[in-house]
Amino acid sequence: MDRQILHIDVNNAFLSWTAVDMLKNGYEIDIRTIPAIIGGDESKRSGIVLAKSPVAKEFGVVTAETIYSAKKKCPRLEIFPANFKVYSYYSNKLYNLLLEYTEIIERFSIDECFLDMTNYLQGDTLLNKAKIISKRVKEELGFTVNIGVANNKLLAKMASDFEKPDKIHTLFKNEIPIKMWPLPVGELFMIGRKSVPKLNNMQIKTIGDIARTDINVLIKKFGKHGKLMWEFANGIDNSEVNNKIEKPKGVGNSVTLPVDISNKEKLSEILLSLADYVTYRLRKWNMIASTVNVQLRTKDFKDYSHQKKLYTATSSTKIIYETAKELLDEMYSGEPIRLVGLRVDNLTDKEERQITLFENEDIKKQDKLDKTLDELKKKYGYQSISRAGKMQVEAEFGDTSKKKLN
DNA sequence: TCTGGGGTCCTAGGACCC
DNA sequence: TCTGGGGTCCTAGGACCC
Repeated sequence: MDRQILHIDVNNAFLSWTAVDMLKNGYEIDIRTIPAIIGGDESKRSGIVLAKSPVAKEFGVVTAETIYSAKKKCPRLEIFPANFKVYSYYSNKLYNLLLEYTEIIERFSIDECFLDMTNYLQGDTLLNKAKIISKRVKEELGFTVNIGVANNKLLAKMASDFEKPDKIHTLFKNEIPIKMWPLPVGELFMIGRKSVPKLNNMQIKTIGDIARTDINVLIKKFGKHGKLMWEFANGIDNSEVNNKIEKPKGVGNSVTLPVDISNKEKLSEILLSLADYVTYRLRKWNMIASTVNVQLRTKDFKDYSHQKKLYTATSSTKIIYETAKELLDEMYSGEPIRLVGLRVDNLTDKEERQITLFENEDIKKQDKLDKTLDELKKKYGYQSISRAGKMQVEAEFGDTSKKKLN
């Protein structure tokens, strides 16, 4: 029997949720009705468009472009900052509403869910369930969604991406040739910026062209990814709606610096504050990591990274920071750096750690210190506990960004 | 002109072992 | 003088997603 799948996608999520939240707090204008975006901070060199209002879209503003370029297209553009607390609040509201319709929900991202309705239709049709959900979200939560209606996740996702906003689209097997095949290849899920020109060079322009291409030709050119492209173009996807909360496979943080930095001691200080936060998040999952990875981005956007496997998995700030510093030492040759990142991979649950020869008194002491600091962070918020180095770096950057604003 | 931050998965090459 | 091949682990980099 066919599975019955819905994909729910919040329209302009960050901007819609901000609008709803502002209205709730007495703000008189609905920012969905004016040229507006949610964006980063240009003075901190993170000035890109995260979400846009329909009016801004009419001016040609696109997601992920620079605010500078967006303002050129639309001088009256109003810019609002991102607020992830608000997003997570409305994301949970949506999730709780959807739970009334099925237990099998996969939270694909903060603003997207897959629902497996196969055993939850109660005599109704899948399309009708979508209509009920759409209406309830709009009336009760105050924002709109697109819903894709199909027999697998891929087709439901493709369908929800058709005409927006506030629309429901079906994409059943017999509709694939009419609704999906005429679209350009870049519209297919998992075909990104780099694959489009490669496909076009092979005279493959539409999703239908992919579907009609010999799968072996695609595999030869793209490897496993080629197989996936062919299957998706033909509407084939047997993956399950996964409603389990997955433990992370890695945890990382990175910062774009307000100014380029060429001083290794300063870069180390940044690594310390990143190590502090990354390991804090790691310990919150009660996990330990055995790979440490440092990423640098130069001022001309060249990325490089070095990583190191540890003998013993750990969540210790000290050990991870020291490893990160070693990696910085071996990879850094003095060029101006725009971004610094630190991530840990190969995570395992802390309980599974083997007691090794290295599990000595010193490590236990460090563990205890980390734990004590975590308790304080939990109690007073992350910002309250900060290392001297981190504060020093922030103080300096604070000055530079202020200078830029004046 | 300026270009975020958080992830997952894959590939290719080298080291090392049997 | 010429020189196997299979397997695993590690590293660096890249593609893709939201």
